[in-house]
Amino acid sequence: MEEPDKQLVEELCRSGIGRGDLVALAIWPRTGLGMATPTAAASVSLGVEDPSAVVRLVEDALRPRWVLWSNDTAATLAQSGVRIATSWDIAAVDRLLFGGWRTDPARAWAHVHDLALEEIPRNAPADLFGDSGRGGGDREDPVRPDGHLRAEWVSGDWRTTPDRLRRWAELASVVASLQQARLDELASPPRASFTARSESAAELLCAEMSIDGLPMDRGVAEEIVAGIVGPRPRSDSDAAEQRARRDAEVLRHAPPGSDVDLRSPGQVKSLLRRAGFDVPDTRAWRLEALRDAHPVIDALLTWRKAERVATTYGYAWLDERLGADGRLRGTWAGSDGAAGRMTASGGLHNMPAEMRGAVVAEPGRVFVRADLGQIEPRVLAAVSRDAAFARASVADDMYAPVAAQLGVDRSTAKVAVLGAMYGQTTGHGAQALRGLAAAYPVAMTYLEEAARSGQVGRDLRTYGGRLVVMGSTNANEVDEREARRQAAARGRYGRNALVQGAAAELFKVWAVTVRARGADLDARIVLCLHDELLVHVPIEQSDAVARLLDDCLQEAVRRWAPDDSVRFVADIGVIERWSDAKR
DNA sequence: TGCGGCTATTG
DNA sequence: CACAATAGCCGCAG
Repeated sequence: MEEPDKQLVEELCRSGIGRGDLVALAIWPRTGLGMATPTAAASVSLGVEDPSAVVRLVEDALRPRWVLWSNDTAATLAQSGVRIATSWDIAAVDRLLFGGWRTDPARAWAHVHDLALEEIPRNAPADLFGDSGRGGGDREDPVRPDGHLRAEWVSGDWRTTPDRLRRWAELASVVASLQQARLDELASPPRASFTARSESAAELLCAEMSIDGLPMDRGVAEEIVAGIVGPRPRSDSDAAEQRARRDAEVLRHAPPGSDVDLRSPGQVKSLLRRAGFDVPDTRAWRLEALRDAHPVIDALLTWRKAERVATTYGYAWLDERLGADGRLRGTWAGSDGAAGRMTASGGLHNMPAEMRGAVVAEPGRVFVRADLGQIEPRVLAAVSRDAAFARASVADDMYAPVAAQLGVDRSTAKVAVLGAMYGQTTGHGAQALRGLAAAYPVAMTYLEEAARSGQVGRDLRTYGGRLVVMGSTNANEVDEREARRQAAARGRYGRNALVQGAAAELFKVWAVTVRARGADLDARIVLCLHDELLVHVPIEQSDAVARLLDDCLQEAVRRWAPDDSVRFVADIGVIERWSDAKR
């Protein structure tokens, strides 16, 4: 380690920075870094070849809470093998405070300074004339005279010297302080602040999962694909031939003389009409009922399954996503646009169940898998503070006591509870729905109020403080029927967002607790799936990690829930491949 | 070339 | 078949 780095740490120690204190960080690979401390009102810059190594040094010595503009920085660090314990992720907190899915430093800056979002400077091409730059003022100052951040600073083009990185870190610490103040203004200050920290840690986890990838055995994966679509095509013409053969297998059952593109829903519909079936659409669940009525239906449904694998989860997918190191990679995002669930690209969240057999732990390791049982109704009981519904959560299967209470069978009770949370108002569950309203009025009123907010376009906040932005209908552009339909859709959306969103918050608290407590056991979370965790661990640690997952759930619930009246349960098992899970 | 509609997969 | 997501292909508008 170079001498200036040690001096830096000593300097930070002298300024009184300790565990958990905010230290803003801006880095540029092979250039250097800037740090700024809001409490000590001090900042430093350092030109170094390997800025991540400096971060590691400070992390080991002081373990501050790193203020990052976004998880891009966490990704840069993780790429260098540096894993920081805690952070304040400005982008994540911006989404929490102001809703929505996409953000950037300019937007977060504008939000906390009450600047008009429409006036945020757009990213302009480089100024060929070398004048003072767009927006006027001094280009060395990232803040324009009009108060907005300069586009070239936001895009990163300009943050390429240690001095500028220091300035960028100073601005990050300003934004973090203003965000903290905004969180304190909310109705539930301690909780929103808590959410900000757990959402920030979730961003660190996402950066790590994006880089680490999911263990997958290429040989097994290719065998599974081959079993569905045949061997890997040797050429484009070979691929076209295979495709034509698959199509022909369906078309030979079709009425003669029809030249049908099976990939075109319209043409499939007319094909079915010629075969004697008049259907409003050709979705699988609808055709399932007709499977035995005509051989073309069965052939078509089989074709659809193979076509899915061929186009989305086939050889091209493996070539693009599965690295030579046997890791399947996608990009993880900490919160989606609706209620704040994690998302993953690259098929990690919607991989067909058949492919799970290829998700195999590496030699010397196993997976510890856990999923939360009935997380949404339990979360509803907690956030609505419905004592009667909370009592039902004592059962391993929450629907059993609910069914007994309503005097219906379990499946009816389940449909009714899900219907209440999703906004279903018609069908078989309607009668049981009225029973729910009588038995659990607190929870059902909570849902009704959320639905009403959505209907009138009033924004909502989840239990953890996330803003759920509700659109509104422009009455001039649509007729009354359409306006009613949109209001009803927003009602269902709002109703569900409070449950799904709070569930996502609890899930992330659980996940980041496992991340923190599991580090010493070399336990790595490799997949998060809304209520399920897959943890890759050394075999000898598997029992310890299995216990840890439950301990962490109880710890997460203690910290997240308003009280201890709602029970949360996890099904935990040690497995070698993902498909071994019973579920 | 971009976008809505349809279809599939997952929780 | 309600809530959420990602993703591919088709058909149509520009």
